[in-house]
Amino acid sequence: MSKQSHLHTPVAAPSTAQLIDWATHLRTVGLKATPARIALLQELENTSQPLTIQTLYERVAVRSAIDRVTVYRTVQTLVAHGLLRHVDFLHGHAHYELAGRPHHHHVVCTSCQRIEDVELESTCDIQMEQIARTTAFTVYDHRLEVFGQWGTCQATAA
Amino acid sequence: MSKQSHLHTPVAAPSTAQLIDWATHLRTVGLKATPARIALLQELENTSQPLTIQTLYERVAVRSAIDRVTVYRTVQTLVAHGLLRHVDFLHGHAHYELAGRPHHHHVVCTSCQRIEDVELESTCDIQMEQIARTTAFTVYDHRLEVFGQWGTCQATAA
DNA sequence: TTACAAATGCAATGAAGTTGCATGTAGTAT
DNA sequence: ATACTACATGCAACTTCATTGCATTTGTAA
Repeated sequence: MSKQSHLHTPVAAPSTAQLIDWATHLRTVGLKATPARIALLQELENTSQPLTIQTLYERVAVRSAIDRVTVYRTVQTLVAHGLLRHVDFLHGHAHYELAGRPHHHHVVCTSCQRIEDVELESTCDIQMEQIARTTAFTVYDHRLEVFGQWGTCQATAA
Repeated sequence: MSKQSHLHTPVAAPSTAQLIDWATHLRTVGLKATPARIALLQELENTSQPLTIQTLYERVAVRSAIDRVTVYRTVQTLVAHGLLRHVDFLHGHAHYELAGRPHHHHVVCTSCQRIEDVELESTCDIQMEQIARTTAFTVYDHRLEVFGQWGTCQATAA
């Protein structure tokens, strides 16, 4: 499930655990291990939801002092080096998640705005192949987002 | 292929044809038939690509005088009344397309940024059902975006 | 044709994201 | 341990995208 296979992590991790040695990982990809970078990576490690810049800023700022601009620049750097992945949704604002996870899709609740990951068996592949066949288009990647409501949200919204 | 099944449209329509009587259609949904609204709807009717506010503005402004703010407000109104649908992509800026088309997906070229529609047989339904089964989530809608390159773009980019 | 609600244009405002520059800090060499 | 250098950060100003308020114009129904 987690991608860093060289780490023997316990199966069910507490939500605030840091399973990955981000400092080392950053140096491995040629980046300095700064507090800002580590904080952002840890924050994203401890949630299964892709987060916006704003949310990342708010969550990290309560612990360590950090500037909003630094969040923008750090996220940019981490995306450029393949540590984060950029995704976005209907509301427009960019969201980011840890890269390197197994391929998955997003379930977006239209009530509570929460976004969660789901893993689907790859009927995807069938579709991708279909596109390649139908159009003169080479498929590199795809994104599937599903909109709806959680059971609890339906009850609330009713 | 075109969605307004009550109109017997010729199969291959010239790109600047206006197949739909938007003025009437607007009044039907309880909106005034203003030049701005008609112009935007016609513009979107004549392209198979979802467009940004900016692009819509530029294209309509060359014909009739229109304010950028009016484009924002008009698009908002048309979305609210179900005439347009809001979609967006990796680059962030909101795109809009005519609503009421048959369900389709988007092919996004990472070279030329062009976005086209594709219709896939609904292996989708299988996935949606799978989600509903796996999670406590009621699916209302979904969006699939495919990223890659056109044959011609690959040649150019190489 | 008249009257009224609604749409538009213009200007000002707000929010999201970027850039330039001075300062601070991680990593490296001494 | 210390000093050095390149790069990361904070701060302030700026650009771009989008929204709001208000006066004016326009579509539509009587």
